[in-house]
Amino acid sequence: MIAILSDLNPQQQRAASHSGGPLLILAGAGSGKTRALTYRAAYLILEKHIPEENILLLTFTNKAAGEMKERIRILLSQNTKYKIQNTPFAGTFHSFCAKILRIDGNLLGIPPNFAIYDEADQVDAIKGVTKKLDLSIKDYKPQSVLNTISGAKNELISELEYPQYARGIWQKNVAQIYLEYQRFLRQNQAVDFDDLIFKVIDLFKKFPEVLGKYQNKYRYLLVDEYQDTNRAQYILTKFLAKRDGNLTVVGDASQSIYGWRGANYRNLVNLKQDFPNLTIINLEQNYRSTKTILEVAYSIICHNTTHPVLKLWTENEEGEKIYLYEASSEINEAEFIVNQIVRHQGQCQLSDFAILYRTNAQSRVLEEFFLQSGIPYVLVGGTRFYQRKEIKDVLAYLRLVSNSKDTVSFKRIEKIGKNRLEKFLNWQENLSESSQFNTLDLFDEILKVTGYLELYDPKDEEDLARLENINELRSVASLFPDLNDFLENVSLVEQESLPDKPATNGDKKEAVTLMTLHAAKGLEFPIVFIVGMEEGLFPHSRSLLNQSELEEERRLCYVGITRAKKKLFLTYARRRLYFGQHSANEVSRFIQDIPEDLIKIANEF
DNA sequence: GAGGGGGCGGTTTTT
DNA sequence: CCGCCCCCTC
Repeated sequence: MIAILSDLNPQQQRAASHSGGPLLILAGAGSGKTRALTYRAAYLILEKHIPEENILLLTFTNKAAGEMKERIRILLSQNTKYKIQNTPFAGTFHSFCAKILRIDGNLLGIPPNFAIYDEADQVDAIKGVTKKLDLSIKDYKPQSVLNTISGAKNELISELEYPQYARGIWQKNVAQIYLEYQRFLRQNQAVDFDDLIFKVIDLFKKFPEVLGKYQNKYRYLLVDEYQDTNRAQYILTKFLAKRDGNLTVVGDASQSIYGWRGANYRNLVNLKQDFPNLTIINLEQNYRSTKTILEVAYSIICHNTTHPVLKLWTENEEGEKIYLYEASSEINEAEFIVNQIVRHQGQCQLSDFAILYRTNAQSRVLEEFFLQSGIPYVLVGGTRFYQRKEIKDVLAYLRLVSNSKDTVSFKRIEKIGKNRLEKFLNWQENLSESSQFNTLDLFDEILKVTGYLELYDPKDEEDLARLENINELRSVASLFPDLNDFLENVSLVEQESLPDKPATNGDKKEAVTLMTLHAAKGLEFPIVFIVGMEEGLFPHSRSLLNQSELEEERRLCYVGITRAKKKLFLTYARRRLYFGQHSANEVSRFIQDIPEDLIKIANEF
């Protein structure tokens, strides 16, 4: 047997060594999907002698892309007699598309130094456009308008086509905003996140020779988390793969939890229609959880009827029953969890525990109790690095150097201060050709000329954190001498989101993890608590009336349960204070689905 | 451009 | 109940 395949199970081997042609890997939770995908990439290079630059790996997060790249690199270095210099391109849909637009976007009138607007920039832009159209931002909340426009772009409906789909006065006006918004983006030489994909598809449609160029380059396409693709991403992969048909996708419909932002798990199911000679391989052996946990997970997810459900099995031990705790209140719920963690001390580490909740608002009570008891915890989520005010400010200066038409950045700088704006503009005027300066020089000069750092007092704790963030940004700047490379990197590559000072209690490494169920996807922990198992909270009240949303809640529950390796605790409260309102919720329907003999009722003592 | 009062909304969130 | 955002004032 070929060495590289020997540490895979038979199904994984089949997936990794699949000769070519369209392949769908239905990979359950904890079944080694990343393993299958990375081994497949390594197999293609080592055994099929496919040049690594002909392989393209697309993912949803930079973290996933980075991990895959690293794992492939290790596999190659272990298994090759000849030196392989590079790994295949592994990146997000967005970074891949940005790359293409930098090179070929000019065919669509997009200059290579286009700015990329993130969500905050989009909201600013939409706000401006809405006001210009004399519409009230009370009735046309920028975020809602943006969601609508984003939804349209994900469905590949352009601003010119959208009016024919618009129903009712609200949508008709949004159609106007959409039209003006796109005009605004063009004038600013900017694209938003959705445009990155939309425009590349447009490019491929209008210029078949460009599509051909990329089809020649990327002969093997591997896509991770395919259940999370929206229509635009689906069409993009189809474009790239349709000529040679060497498409491998991995996914699990039961783990589709981003339907609300356009993800469509049917892309997984419908693949057969586009590629009739599709090979389907199921990865159903689970390496993560106990038999009991898998059975509990299945007893819940099997109620979903609109998508296929895998039946996972494992050679792992039966394990303990899962624990169910009825708390008298949200406070008692938090007490119970802290008690349990204290009781486990000595047997396991704090980093073995994760507490998962449906809504961010639920974290507060938990945090209070962890602080009180002195147990260190890490809150995952919170303000992201690139969303921070000081980061956006500094980037606005740099963005304006790169693209002088970027009025969103201009407005931002204006807001920082008229004085600083003037100094900045004077400095910029004397700048001959920005391209001959490297990013770091520009970075330092701007801070010097504008005196931006003087806004913050290093003796103040909060200010100091901001200064540190700017320094962090500076170190990123040192890695990208070309300004446009740098700006693209900071727009599309999520920085490690630094936990807020008050949100972390003690040493980061040895701490309990608190996060939403959504944030837990892809992770695993020996001991998992899922809290707030109540009707109206989980499943969330907004999903109760809608069958498909209810199924998504169920999938979310499935994702949460399958994070657990050894022990699972489910808790609910008879009474709960939520948004200052007392309520008494019924026990979640998901709990009713679990066979009683798999449950042990937990008592507080 | 910061600081205070008032009003409102509050599911999940990568790029 | 809390935090965010808008808008007004200094």
